[in-house]
Amino acid sequence: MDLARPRGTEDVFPEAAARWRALEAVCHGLARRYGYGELRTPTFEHSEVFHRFLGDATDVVQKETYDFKDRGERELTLRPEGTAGAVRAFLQAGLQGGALPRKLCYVTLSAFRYERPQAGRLREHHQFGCEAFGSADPTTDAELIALVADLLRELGVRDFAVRLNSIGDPACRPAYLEALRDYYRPLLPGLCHDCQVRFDHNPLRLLDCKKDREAVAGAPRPADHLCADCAAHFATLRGYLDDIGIDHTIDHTLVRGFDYYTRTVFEFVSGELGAQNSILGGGRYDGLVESMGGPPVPAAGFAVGMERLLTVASTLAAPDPALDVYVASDDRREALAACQALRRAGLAADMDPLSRSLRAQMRAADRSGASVAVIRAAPERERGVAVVRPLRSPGAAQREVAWTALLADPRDQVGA
RNA sequence: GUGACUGUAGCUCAGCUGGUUAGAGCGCCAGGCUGUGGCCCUGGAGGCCGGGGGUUCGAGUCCCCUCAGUCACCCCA
Repeated sequence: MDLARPRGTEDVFPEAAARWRALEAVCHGLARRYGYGELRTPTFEHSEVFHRFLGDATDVVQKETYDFKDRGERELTLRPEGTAGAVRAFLQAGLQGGALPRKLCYVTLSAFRYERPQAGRLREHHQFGCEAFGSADPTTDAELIALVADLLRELGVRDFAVRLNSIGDPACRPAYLEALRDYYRPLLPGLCHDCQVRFDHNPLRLLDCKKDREAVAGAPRPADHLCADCAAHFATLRGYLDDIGIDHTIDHTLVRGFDYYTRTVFEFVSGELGAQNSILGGGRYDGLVESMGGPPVPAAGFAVGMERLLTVASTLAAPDPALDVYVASDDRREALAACQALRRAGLAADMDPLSRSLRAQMRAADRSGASVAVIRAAPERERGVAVVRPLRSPGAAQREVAWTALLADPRDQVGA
């Protein structure tokens, strides 16, 4: 097989696609209930949209993006996530000058990262995400978390947990990072290589280390070093979550991968998922819009991995619309005419284009899920009729209808 | 980018220590049960044994390289 699909990508055939459509319907329904309107942005953006504003220290930008030049020598990048493009679109449309808050969502947004494929991880995956621009209020953080909790409940995901943290803002984070560095400086020689690098480039990620557990356990906690405003924001958010009945735990080591987060960060994890157990990540990014050249517009959002959602969802039984009618005939011209009459009447009809035996056609009819088979061969032709045979109701007997009536009035003749 | 395991018919897999025409189940096609699906029976088609190189009288079986899949690290959704 020399024409294989690229590594880390998937083909979705109709059986599986039905689950996707069901999932998409759930996502759209929730977004609507929470007041988020759909935003569709390009699959690729100018590279600097991601490189400059997602944070150069993030691994995703450093080594995982698909970068290319087009024939006009423009430097472009396939989007590795949805937020940067949403912010870009928000600014380009001048929405910051319009009515705020502006709440936008995206469904089945394709995202590309050059990574080694693994359970729950692809090079092209899809996200459902929501972004709320223009509100710094904790009710916005709370509603985003609630939306996801509702989503998981609706999908029948049993085993999930909400992890929450606050990592401060430009007012209090510098002091915290100093405290963190002071704590780590003497420990540094004994730590892993990654941590040594993080110490200089991205100290917050030190908390993320899975190897140097003891060091992390004794480290100063972000939530203990918040300024008054951040602390109040965090406390209010937790109160709101309690009010609306969302269980959550504070994870003092939760910092998230992208640099743009401020204050609230959250993550939903599932025990059903394997090593890549994060279903969703999100948080507040009050500085991002401004850093992308806009006015200071606070914002918050999340993104869920839809493939991961699909593996943990239990309520998405695939209700793939079965065929309504299968036309079995030894004459393709007649079969086509009957199918067209049925199709134009709004029914799902199909036939056998391969001139197989009546027996084979009946088997195909059975497999197709059609509720009725129309049979038309020599004996029927002599009498100017067709047989209408029910396939799904054991008791029902087959009957004959006039061929001309079937073509003229297919719905009634077939009993649909 | 690192590591482990795997790669034989459309699908799921057998093929012992290298040895004659590579097998099974399911699926598919044709036929039988007297034009009509599901059950049963008979027959049939279908395999550069992932690809390349090597060792050997001889390789699906051993060695090397490569590609792909799976899982883990890293990171993230």
